Amino acid sequence: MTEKKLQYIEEAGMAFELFGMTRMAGRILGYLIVCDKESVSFNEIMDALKASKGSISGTTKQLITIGFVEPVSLPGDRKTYYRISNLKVGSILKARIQLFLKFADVLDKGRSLKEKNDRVSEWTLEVSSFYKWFGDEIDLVLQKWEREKENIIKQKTEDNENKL
Amino acid sequence: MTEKKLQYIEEAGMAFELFGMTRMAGRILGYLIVCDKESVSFNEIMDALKASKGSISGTTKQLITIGFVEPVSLPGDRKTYYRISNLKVGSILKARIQLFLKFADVLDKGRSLKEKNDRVSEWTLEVSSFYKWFGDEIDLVLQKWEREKENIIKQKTEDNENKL
DNA sequence: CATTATGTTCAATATTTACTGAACAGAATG
DNA sequence: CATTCTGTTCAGTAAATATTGAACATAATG
Repeated sequence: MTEKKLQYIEEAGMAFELFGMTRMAGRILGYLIVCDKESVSFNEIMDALKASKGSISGTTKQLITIGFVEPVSLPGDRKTYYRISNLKVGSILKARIQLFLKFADVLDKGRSLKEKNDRVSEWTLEVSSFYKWFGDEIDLVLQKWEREKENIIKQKTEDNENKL
Repeated sequence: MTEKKLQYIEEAGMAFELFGMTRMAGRILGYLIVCDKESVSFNEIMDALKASKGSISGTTKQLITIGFVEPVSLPGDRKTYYRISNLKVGSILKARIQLFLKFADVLDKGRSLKEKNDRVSEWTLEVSSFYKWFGDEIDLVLQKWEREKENIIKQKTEDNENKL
């Protein structure tokens, strides 16, 4: 593993902390992204990240649960291997939107406890309504992405080539 | 403050932790939502939440910085009062989307460090492209909301009345 | 100018959370 | 069945973060 890649892995760790994930989870994802292997074993991860067995065990489980990583089994090999899963963009986004719906519920509950119908209750009503509406609207957005993505990605690839 | 409201304030504290905010920030917002006053003083917040001066001071500042709370000054009164600000739904959402753009950057950087063009680099390219596209697309979604919100909120209000 | 009111700052403490490492369990191998 | 390999569990520790509380700054009041 090159110095640059090791450095990237730490950056990924920090970045994923912003999403409420642990630094170790970010490191593992970062490693799986840059390692240039189809899949890697438990011990490879441990060695690459210089972390404890317990930490790798717990964190890979977490990553599998939320769907970013998937375990791979190979014939004639008792080890489990791990790789980045082909998680759909929609499902990553939708998981995040669940948080907004929770937020909307809290606002609604707050409004129901008020004795007055005032500026604040109008605000909580609008914000809550928006997030609930948005939760449905997102499906339309994702459909649009499916229609347009081929062109958008091709364009992006060409842009990168022009930069060289 | 009724028992139910005090309980709600704690719930709000927990809920806002899910957003990476502190529990105290959630409590303050919860209190401002249910207190049924136009604005409340520093000491009212302190007493209602039974928290320290330092904590209220620091947390109100945070909430003001991110725009959820605004300070209010009243004539003939040297105290500062605080209230929920009329933060636009769009700005709350857009702040969150910044995180996704950061996520996309990390994926791009990871791809640039790879020696192979493989399944993983295709995945990071697609996910990153999506979030960058989505960052622009969101403006269209917000425009649609502005056009439709009046009807949607009216509908929601009627639904609530029918439940009674 | 002394006193009171309002809030800020920051070092100390409490609390939460992540991580380690050693003991353990189960499954494959010889 | 003993041994090795692979991974899990969990108590203890380390590290990060939130909260307190006392000292301090500033501005208003008498």
